Formats: sequence, C-alpha cells, structure tokens
Amino acid sequence: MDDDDITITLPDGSTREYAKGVTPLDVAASIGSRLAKAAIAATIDGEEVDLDRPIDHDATVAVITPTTPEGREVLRHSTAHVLAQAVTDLFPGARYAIGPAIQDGFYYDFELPGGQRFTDQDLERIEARMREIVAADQRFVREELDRDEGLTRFADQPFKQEIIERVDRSEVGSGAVISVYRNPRDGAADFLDLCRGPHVPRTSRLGAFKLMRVAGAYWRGDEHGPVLQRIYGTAWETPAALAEHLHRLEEAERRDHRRLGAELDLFSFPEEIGSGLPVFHPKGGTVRAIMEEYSRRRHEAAGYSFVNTPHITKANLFETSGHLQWFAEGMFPPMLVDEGPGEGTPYYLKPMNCPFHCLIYQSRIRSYRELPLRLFEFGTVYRYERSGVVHGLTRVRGLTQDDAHIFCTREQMGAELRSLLVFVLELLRDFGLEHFELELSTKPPGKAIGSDADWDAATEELRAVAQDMGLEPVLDEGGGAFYGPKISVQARDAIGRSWQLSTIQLDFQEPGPEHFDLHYIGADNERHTPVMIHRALFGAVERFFAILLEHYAGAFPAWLAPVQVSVLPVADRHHAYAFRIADRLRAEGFRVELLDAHDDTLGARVGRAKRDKVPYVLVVGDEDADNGTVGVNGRGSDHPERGVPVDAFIERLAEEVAERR
RNA sequence: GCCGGGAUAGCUCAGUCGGUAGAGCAGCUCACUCGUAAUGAGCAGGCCCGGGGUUCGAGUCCCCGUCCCGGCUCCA
Repeated sequence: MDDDDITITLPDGSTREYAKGVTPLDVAASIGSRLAKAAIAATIDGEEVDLDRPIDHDATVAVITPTTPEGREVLRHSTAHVLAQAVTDLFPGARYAIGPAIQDGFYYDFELPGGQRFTDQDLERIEARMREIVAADQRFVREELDRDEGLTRFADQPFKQEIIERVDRSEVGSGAVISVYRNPRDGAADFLDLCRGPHVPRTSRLGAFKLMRVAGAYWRGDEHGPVLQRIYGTAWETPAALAEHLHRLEEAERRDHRRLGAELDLFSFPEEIGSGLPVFHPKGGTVRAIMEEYSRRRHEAAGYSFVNTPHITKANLFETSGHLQWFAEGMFPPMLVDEGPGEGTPYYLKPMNCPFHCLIYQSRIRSYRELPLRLFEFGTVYRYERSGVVHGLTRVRGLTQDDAHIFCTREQMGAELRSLLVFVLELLRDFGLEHFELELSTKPPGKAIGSDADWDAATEELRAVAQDMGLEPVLDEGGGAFYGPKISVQARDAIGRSWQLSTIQLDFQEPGPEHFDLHYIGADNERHTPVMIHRALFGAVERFFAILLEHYAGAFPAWLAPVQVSVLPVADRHHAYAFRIADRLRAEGFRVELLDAHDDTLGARVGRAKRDKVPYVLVVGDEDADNGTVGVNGRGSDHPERGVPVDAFIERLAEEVAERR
C-alpha cells in the first residue's frame, strides 16, 4: 500500500483505498455516476463539507443529496447566497446581514441605502435576477481567511464585520480562521459572502425556489438594535416539491380559523370593542357551549368542585400574589374607584385566576381529610398583550381558561399528577386530537425560588408520570416559571401542525402556598403547607376553539356542529312534512334548521347547507311524505341515500353524537 | 412595542391625473314549486375606518388615532 493512500469508509460500512487528496465527489463517482450526479455536498467524519474538499486522512465519507433534510438545508442556504447576490446587484450599496436556511426555506436580512424599502415588484425583479444567476451557472468557491483579511474583504459590510469580530472573540486562542464563499462571474466583481458552508458546487444545482414576502426584523433579534428588511423565500429539491409546499400553504390558509369564523358566522372582532376581544355569534356560541358543557361533565366526574370568581379585584390581591411585581406590564392598567379627595382605590382586571382560588382555599381552616381539593372554573382573564402579537382567537387580550387549582399534600402529589395527565390526554382525544408530545420545563437559572433539591424532586416526579404513560417528554431547559416546573402538552392537528394546549404547573412556593400562607392541619395535628397544581387543559377556550376549527377545517363532527341537520322540502307542498321531521329531531335533542322551498331551488339550498358544512342534509319529497322516510346526504358523500326511515336516521345520528364522531 | 402593508355596501373587491361611488355574492320583493353544490326579474343597500390639514374641490395628497394583515420581539 502506497504511503499516499488513504482508507475511506462508506456509509454501508465497506472500505476503499484512494489517493490522498481525493474529494467526496471523486469517491461518489467511483461508486456510481448516478450518486455523483445527485450529490450536492458531503460529510467527512460527520462534518458537512463541499464536494470538492480534499481528503487527506482515513475517514468516513458520505454524500448529501437534495432529497434529505441536510440536502434541503444546503439548497436553501445556497439559495440565500444567490438572493444576496441578486439584491446587491439590483440595489448598489445594499448591506447584507445573515441568511440562514429555515423550516421550508430561507431568509436574508438586508439594509438598503437611504432607507429604501423593498416592494412586491422588487421581489419579482430580485427573483428574476436570481434565475439569471442560476442560468449563469456560477461556481461556489470556498476560501479560508484570517480575521484581518476578512475584515478587509468586507470593508463595506458592517454586519459581516460584526460577525467576524464575534467569531474571533468566541474562538480566542484557536487561531481563528473564517471561511468565505465566492461566486466568480463574468464582467463583474465576484460576489463574496461570509459562510461556514457547505454549498452546492454551482448555482445551476439549486432546486426550485420562490421569494415569498418581505418583513422587518431586528439585527441579531435585538429589539433595540437596527431594524433590517428580511426577504423570505422557500426552496425545494424539485418543482413538484415546491408545488406541494405551496399547496400545503393554501390548505393552511383555507383552514385559517379567522376566515372560517367569518364564513361560518361563528365569531368576530368588532373594532368598537378593541383589539384581541372577540364576540361569539350564535353558531360559535353553540359550539363553545358544547365544549364547555362536555368539559364540565368530565371535571365533575373527575372530582372537581366548581367555583366562580370576579373579573376585577383590588390591587392588594395581586400584590400578595406577586403578579404586580412580576407581570404588571402584561396587565391592563388599573382603574381608580371611589375617587375623592384621596387617591382612590386601584382595581385591576385579573390576568390569572389562581389568587382567587387561593382565597377560597384560605376561607377556612383546611383538614388533610379534604385534600386533594380541586377547584375548577371557566375563568375569564384579561392580559395586555402587546399590540403586534394579537392574532385571531389564538392570541387575545380577553380569554377564558378552563382553569383549576389542585391543593394536595406532598404525598398525594404523584398520584394526582398521574391521574391528571391521563385526564388531559383523554379529554383531548375526545375532541378528536390524537398525536401528543410532552414538554418538560425545568428550573430557570437565577430566576427561581426554592432549593434545587425541591426542584429536582418535582421535575423528576413530572418526568416519571410522563414516562409511565409511554411518553418521553422533550426537555425545555430553564423554561419553567419562577415557582415551579411545568409539563405542557402539544397536540398535532389534521395537517401536522403542533399546538401547545395544556399546561400542568407545579407550585410548591409562590405565588400560591407561601405568599398566601396556605396550610392544612395534618393527621399529626400540625400545620402543613399544601402543594398547589395549576392546570388548564384546553389552555384557553378561545384558542382551543380556533385549533379545533382549523383541525376540522370547519367541518365539526356531529356532536360539536352548531347545526347538525338541515331539512329541505323538495317543494312547498312538502313543507308540513319537513316541519314535522325537524320538530321530531329537535325533540330528540338535535340542532336542526329547515330551509324551505319558497325562495330557492333545491340545488341552491343543498349547496348552502353543504357550504355551511352541516353534517346531514335531509331532502324530503313526495316519496318520503308517503313512506315516513328521508333522503340522507352525509357530509363528504356524493351519494344521497333515498328512503331512509326517520327512526333509522335518528338512531344513526344519536349513536354518532354519543360516540363523539 | 418595532418594521412594512392595509381599511370603499353584510362579504370579496374595482375605483384612472384630485372633479361628487361601482361589480359579484349575500339581503329584501315578486315570479318560479323544483329529488340533490348557485332559477329569473326587480329593489334596496355608502359618514369611502375616525379626527385634523392642504385644495375651488379629497375615497384619492399630508398628519394623528383606531382596527386588521405579514414579520420581529414577547407569550406569566
């Protein structure tokens, strides 16, 4: 064996000998021309590199192809470079900041001279320029520079300089070397960008891309730093994959709860009331009432007691709870009551229910015999969300939590958490959600009270409970509240999006037990501090409503649908029969509407009922009136069933509702 | 809160250069009485988001506010 030979291990474990200096592309080519053709980057001993990186030692080598997550990232990041080149071409003096690959695509942040703004027309021009760059088939050439040379090469790019300086600081003593990528081009200076890489070898190897939108973004995410203009794009390995992605976006838009809410007449946000303050219309109110009613029934069965508390309170209560100290900026400003010569008494809208529930606990001496005490309320709270973050029903300023606080002993805590988690998942499943992920948030360093030992024990308890249910929680290090760890439940909807719903928050410090001096008398006749568990299963009813609406794309299952059955007489002479059918169904407890034949053709009425996503449309005509039957049109079926006996239909619907299908 | 874009009939939207407001759908009325996704005709519908300014004249231009949209930041 020659001294200049090295041994390359392939992903399948086999090994081959190559001359020193061989590149991953050479290796791929020696295995198969198809593989070499597909490759856009490679890994050497797990490190992502360009295809032409020479290999000078024994190593494991694999190529990266565009259809893998790593491959898409290379494509997207390379596309971002081309975007930056196009922008600097079209906007002389533009400064470019950072341009990473993100989920589904990439972005690049820019600052234009003279405060110029990108317009939608600019996006089209930029995209056209990008296609020219792709057609020119420029190479991506990697170079390594030392710090000073980097600063010189990016003399007119302050953001790049700042990054270089930062890299230098963070790698002190390691002989900092920065890498840049150069796109050589005819008749113009090379385009240069600071970058770790790897990249596709040539611009012609990019996939299908599209610029999406422009938006403002802070330099390095710093609210007080300069605001840059961010151009978002999406990039995929093939035009088909891009089309599929765009289709998914359309699907998400079609399901947007704000759009469905208006179309189906469920809720609205009157400008007169204020931002983030929804009103529910009769149909939305019906769905919501059913959700709440079902939840109430389940809580009753699970041993909860129902309480009610006011929406406003004197400031004093939130001083005791610590909210005014910690979260005043998230609360609506106070109103002064009984103003006179004095300063008046400040009252606040409540941002949380727990202090009220603590007062109920505290209203008399508690015995260990009455624990666990579970206090439940649909509690409406008000939070002063910053104006830019309000969004439909998912981020509002007035919301109703399905909130409960469980007071129990340390000994009871484990069992209580265990049954609680079962309860949560069962309830969410009943509403049609099936895929869950748990997130465990631990002690926030420097911002928490209580001993590490207490925290560790409580955190471990939560983890054990999750694992008992076969769910491995994802760790959210330092994400807990200052008074205790929490476990949150994320659910995936019908199109795979993940939503955070339930939270279970342990509180063995404050603002619960110790601030309020909560205690109970134990079997030993001594005073003990209870553990308090904060928990909300829907999270907020409004938000959960929105998630269900999007999950079902507006087609609520029969048990939740605001109108379950539309009855349509074929002609006026069938009206009396249709009325009897509707009446009968109402008597059975169903929600029914009758669309009479006076104004519209049958086709028009069927269309209306279908667009309203009513689960069952019953058409009744001569045949039915004679035989006591109905014509049944199930939602989603193109084939009406004729001559179904009324009793049979009622039985079917009742079963469907009972099973919450 | 910050950056950008918006707000015209119940909804979706058009409205040219600053010259006195338009369509489709929905609504109402009438006709049609129909077996499965939009029957026809007619009528009505407007503080052009609110306030100020420029102008002979403002839906249109400028300023302030409200609300919405896309991001950023935030999300107990």
